[in-house]
Amino acid sequence: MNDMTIGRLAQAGGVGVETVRFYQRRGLLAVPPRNGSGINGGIRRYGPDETQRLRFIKAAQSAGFSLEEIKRLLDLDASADRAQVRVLARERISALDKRIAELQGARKALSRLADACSAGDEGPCPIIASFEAVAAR
Amino acid sequence: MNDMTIGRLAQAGGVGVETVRFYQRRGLLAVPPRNGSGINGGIRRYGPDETQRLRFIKAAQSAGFSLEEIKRLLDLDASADRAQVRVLARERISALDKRIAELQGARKALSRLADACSAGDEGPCPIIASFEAVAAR
DNA sequence: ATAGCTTCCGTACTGTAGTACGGAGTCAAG
DNA sequence: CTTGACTCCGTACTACAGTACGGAAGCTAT
Repeated sequence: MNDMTIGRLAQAGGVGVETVRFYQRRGLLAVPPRNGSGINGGIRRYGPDETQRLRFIKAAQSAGFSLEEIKRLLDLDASADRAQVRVLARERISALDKRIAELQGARKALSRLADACSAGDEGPCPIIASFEAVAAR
Repeated sequence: MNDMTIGRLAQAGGVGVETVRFYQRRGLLAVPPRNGSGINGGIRRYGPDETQRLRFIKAAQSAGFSLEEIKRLLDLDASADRAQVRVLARERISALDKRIAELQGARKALSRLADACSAGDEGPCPIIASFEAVAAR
């Protein structure tokens, strides 16, 4: 079951080996014991739990959580502090709503820009003037 | 007309003085001549064009353009290469559509998570399991 | 049993976007 | 005509999220 090397784990999670080690240093991923026969105890092995954790990290990142926040979430997964989880989730949902609205505004402005630049093929196309009014971040 | 100091320009653009200088180094903002009477030629003055440029930079950033891309856009504003502007705008629109879909997926997953953690106040709430299936980046 | 991938681990470097520091010069008000 | 805030500029530092390097050790196939 716990049969993967770090290389295969990284592959399964769609990240690089160095990224796995980086997450371990940051406390996002446990460092399993070495189980082997060498002088230093051999090679560390990983199982499906770690793969799932990697996938979770990617999902949480794409939702805009920083690695620090993801660490908090993972720690919360171990404890049973539902209230705190809800708080973090709702905070992020608000931030997402804001960001989504912002990106939609930007999309609209860019469409306008592309349209303005499509009308005719000669002369200047005032980028600065035609791409504005996006909500400040 | 060109009566602002760098401090007032920064204020008008909603950024810090150091950020203005940083943009100047990156070629996003021109460095106007010093016009004054000191041994080194006095202080540089800025006008409304620079303010607009700063606002443009912020808008483009919020649309996901990097400073390097913004520089290209600004250079394109000077030349009259409409075709190239359209290419960049459309590329960014695709990227925005992808990102917006991703954030909406993340939002949905987070809602599910918050709901799952609302049902009852005791016991564990499996964050890792309940927050997944967001499109990979 | 040895060649040749991998792993292990510490340390160092990368890119992006700023932010801070410090000394010299400039300017407006008192 | 000095004080104090602001400007100028180069250099250095920060945060974030990796990515790379290098030597010793481990594992596997021939």
